[in-house]
Amino acid sequence: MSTNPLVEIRNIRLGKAASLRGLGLNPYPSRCRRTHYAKAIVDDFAGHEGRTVTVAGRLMAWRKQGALAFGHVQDQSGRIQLFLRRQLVHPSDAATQALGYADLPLLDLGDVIEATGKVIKTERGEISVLVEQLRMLTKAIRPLPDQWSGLKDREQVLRKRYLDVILDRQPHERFAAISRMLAAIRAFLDERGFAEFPTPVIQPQYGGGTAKPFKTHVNALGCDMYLAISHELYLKRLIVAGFDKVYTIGRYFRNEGIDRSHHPEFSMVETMTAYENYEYNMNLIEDMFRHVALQAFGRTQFNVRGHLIDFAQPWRRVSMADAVKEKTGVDFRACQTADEANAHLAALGIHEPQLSVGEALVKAFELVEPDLIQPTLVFGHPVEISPLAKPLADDPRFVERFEIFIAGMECGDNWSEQNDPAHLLETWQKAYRAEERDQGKFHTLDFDFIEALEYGMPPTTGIGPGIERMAMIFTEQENIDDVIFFPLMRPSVSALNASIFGVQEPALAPVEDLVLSCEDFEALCDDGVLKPHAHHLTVTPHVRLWGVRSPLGRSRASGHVDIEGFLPASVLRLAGYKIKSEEPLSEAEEQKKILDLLDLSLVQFLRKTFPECQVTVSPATVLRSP
RNA sequence: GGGUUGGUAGCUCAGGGGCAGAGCAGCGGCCUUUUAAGCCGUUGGUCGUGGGUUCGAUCCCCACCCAACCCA
Repeated sequence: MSTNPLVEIRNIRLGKAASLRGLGLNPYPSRCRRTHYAKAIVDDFAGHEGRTVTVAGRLMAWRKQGALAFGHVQDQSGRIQLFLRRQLVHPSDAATQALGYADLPLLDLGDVIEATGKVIKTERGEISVLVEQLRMLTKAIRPLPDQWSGLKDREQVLRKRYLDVILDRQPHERFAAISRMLAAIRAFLDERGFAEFPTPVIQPQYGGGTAKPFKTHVNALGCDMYLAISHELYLKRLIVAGFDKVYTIGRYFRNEGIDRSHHPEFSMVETMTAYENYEYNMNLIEDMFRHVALQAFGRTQFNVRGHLIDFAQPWRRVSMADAVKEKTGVDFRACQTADEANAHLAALGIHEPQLSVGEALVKAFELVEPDLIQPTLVFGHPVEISPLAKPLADDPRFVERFEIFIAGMECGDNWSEQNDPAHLLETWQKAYRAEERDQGKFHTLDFDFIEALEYGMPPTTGIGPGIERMAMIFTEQENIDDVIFFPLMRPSVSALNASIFGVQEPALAPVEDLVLSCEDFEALCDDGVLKPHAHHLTVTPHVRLWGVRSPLGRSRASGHVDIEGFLPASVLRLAGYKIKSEEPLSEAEEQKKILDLLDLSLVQFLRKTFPECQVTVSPATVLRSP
């Protein structure tokens, strides 16, 4: 059965692990005695020459040549060459766990090993460890992909990022840099007196923004809750509590689209600062980007989508109305009614009438966004879209809020927080009604938060730059999947792994199949609960003929029907067709009978209920039971 | 949501209506300074899934699945 090459390799390697155990060597020990990282030795040969070191890492290259062998171990810092001479390497020994030269065939590329020896240079001049003792730290039983070509299949790169990172230094560097970036953000805020607090991801209300949430259920409390779409209402409670400068690096979940700059799960560093207004944050965010650029990346200039962005330069600050006026010539501040504003929009080629002047301005602003290449702070958002922000003193139609744009991307949102509880309640109630019409996009009324505000929240301002957007800019990536180590993907189990691990029905395993009776199915379709996923439905009947006749001598058949295309990546199964026949029937007759029945009921039902779908019937599969 | 491209060995890819191909990796040898080592030998396949056309389909047709890219 195991003719598959991977299965074969895996079995051979499992056999090698067993052989190691046979020699008294543990293929998975817990202790390692590393004294040096590869890079430290390679960067300072003079300081290490002739000294005994122990390096450890993954074996990435192996060139055996009779009584000599060369290899490379790769650790977090880089690679170093191992040089083995037959007579120098200690023989296999259970006491020291040493792997001797004679047993080197038990070693494979991809194994994690430890090597002890003196630092030398080979005849060709490569800094190496002349190995005296070799130990297996982890036997790899699956082979690495071809190292020369690397992992090319984009899907594999995303699903098995660890392989891409093992094989390619570039993504390794990139993700290390993103980690440094987070550390730099924390250091920056800590230095300025901010305190980091964790805030809940599972929230009873999804306040703090308008977005479609993920819903979940808390068994212990017996109620539905939501994954955070924002953390700011919790940060504000911290301000109420008396902490003046707080932040969280929070996980955010939005059940909306996925594209190269949006991911359902993302991160933001969100701050709240009491006794300051939004102007404080304009300076804070500029300083933060400059600090992070220098601290984590050591430079201020970055090439983003073909544009040179320089964080050493002061950022441009422009009001939203001015930015729109500059681009289109239209001054939405002069508009008195929504109709007037919508007329301007139509003249700009936007034929989506908005409910208010403010929303029309925001719509028109979408035309401006792609032009905002150098870091720009756009302030003065319409009050209609800013239910949590404080109005501007000189024009209450707009609020003390700004957004950050870099390379045409929105990179953060900030405002002076509305802390007048009565005003906020009124705004929310208004917004709630307005947006209820707008399916799936309304702001919940969080009375618990209003209550907190009623105790008094000092004047406060917050910023929320997105971590992934920042990472994309600083690592010069155009695709969000390249700055998220584990991007969200539809689950998949390969047929091969399914057979190795013994998973049943691999392609469908992660998705729950649905089994319904015909009556339930038709009722659910009639009620509009069930709708086809695809425009093409394939109906496959399965008939089971029973060899045993009923006491009355009737032949018996039962069946079920699979419908492909109804559920995404899964099959809908309708169970419970029973056919009894007065006369003994041949198989062909049974088959025809059940197909006729199908045609009369199910297929006609599908065609009638979903006229937009094409329904095809596959030949029935027939199973005989004794 | 629309369009385009792709899915063939563990990895990277070629092929094309009639025995399924290469390189790397693997396995067995040879080899005392290698650098993608070399040389000799050798194993390995659900050609994404299902259906159709056909004497015959991995190839042609249809649908579906997965992914990428572009557009909205």
